[in-house]
Amino acid sequence: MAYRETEKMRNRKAHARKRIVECTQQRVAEGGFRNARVTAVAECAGVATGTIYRHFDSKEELFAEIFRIATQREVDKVTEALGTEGNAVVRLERALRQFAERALRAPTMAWSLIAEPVDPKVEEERLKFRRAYAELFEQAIEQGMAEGSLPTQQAAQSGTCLVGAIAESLVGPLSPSMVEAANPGENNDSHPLVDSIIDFCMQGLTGNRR
Amino acid sequence: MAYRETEKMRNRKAHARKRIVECTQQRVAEGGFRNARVTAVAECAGVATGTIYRHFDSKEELFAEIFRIATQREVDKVTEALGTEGNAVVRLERALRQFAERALRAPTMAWSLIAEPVDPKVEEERLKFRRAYAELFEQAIEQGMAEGSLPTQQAAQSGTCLVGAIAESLVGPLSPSMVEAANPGENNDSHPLVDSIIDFCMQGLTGNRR
DNA sequence: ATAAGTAGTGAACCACGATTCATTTCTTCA
DNA sequence: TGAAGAAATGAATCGTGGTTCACTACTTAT
Repeated sequence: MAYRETEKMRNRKAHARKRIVECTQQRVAEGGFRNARVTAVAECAGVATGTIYRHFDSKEELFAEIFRIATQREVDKVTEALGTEGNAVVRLERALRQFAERALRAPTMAWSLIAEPVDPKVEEERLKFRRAYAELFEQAIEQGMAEGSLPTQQAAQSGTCLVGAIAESLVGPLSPSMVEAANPGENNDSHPLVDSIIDFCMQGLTGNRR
Repeated sequence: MAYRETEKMRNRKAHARKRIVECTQQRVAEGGFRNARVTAVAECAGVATGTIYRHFDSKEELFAEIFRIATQREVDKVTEALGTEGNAVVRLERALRQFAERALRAPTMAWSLIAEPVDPKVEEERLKFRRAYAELFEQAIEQGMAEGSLPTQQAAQSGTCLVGAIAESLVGPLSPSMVEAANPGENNDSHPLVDSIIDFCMQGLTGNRR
């Protein structure tokens, strides 16, 4: 035997894989998954098309990985918001705001994660993604019920409803046509939209108008 | 001139068109839009593939029409529920229940309308469909505010949130994998799921726990 | 009956992008 | 240095299904 995989090679491969992942993310962020053709990703990453397939079994696998990564980022942010101090009610409010504002700040990526038509494997990841959110909310709601800051309710169901209410409210503003029409310089923070979504959600949870 | 379109011919064409529409609906109801290949529809309707194109410019147009028809049926049902007697609160509750229960009764069709990946033209119709629901709810909410049965709120935003909360809650149960796993004989009415969705929604609207 | 025109046909065509694989280039180690 | 194997290449291939269009069958009016 004359060749054995060495550290150098492992590094080089890992590096190439990383470049492929990054380029895919970039293209998705720019124009959604449909903008991330295998040939385009390869070119961007400076490798041949075939090379993609030395790192991923298929385009769907690659996309699923990108989806997981982007998703994890978002879920982490919400987890973080739910981990701040205060009672469950204020923490949930922070989390909902985090969710909505981050989406509006990176609308194309958010649209891809929430609403872009995708292949089955990726759709599976999307369902997991949404369930992950719903479960995070569910936990916080249960804490709220335990500490008495939230009335008795079906925590799982309420969590799902929160995800749906926000996602639905964002689908319009996030859709490519809307994004394209938006002035890129405009301030997307403290969007009045976000406040009224949150009003509905918090009332759904607490029963208290604010 | 020797040939002029006559009543008989117009009838025959209308009839063929209707058969095409019906077959498409049937196939969509059975397995979603991806189950309605042009060739399959043609065969089912007893015409040649090419004939489809004498009635519709493209598959997308055909699908968009099917989508519109199915959608109109649903919207009509909700409109009907909102038109019954009682104050806005009870009428909204009836409407939400109608929405959810009909979806659970025809899960594949509901999934196609709500969540199946579709082509852009059809996606456009879907956005209209969702907006139509949101607007119906919005109107009822405004009536509720006027008559004092609902507190002041952003009616449009609340309407959108209602649509999202229900749709999201249904996506899981409606997804093909779930539907396939469900016992076809089981009773989908008075689903406990529906009650807890409605609890959340009604509280979001009224602020009153029931 | 026949001319003029429309409806219907379906096999061939095409667009599109994912995937493959024979070939080339590079890496390792004796 | 060179033999053995791995990695990289990218043009060619393939699969899928929508769409076309030259042709046939039918309808109408004279």
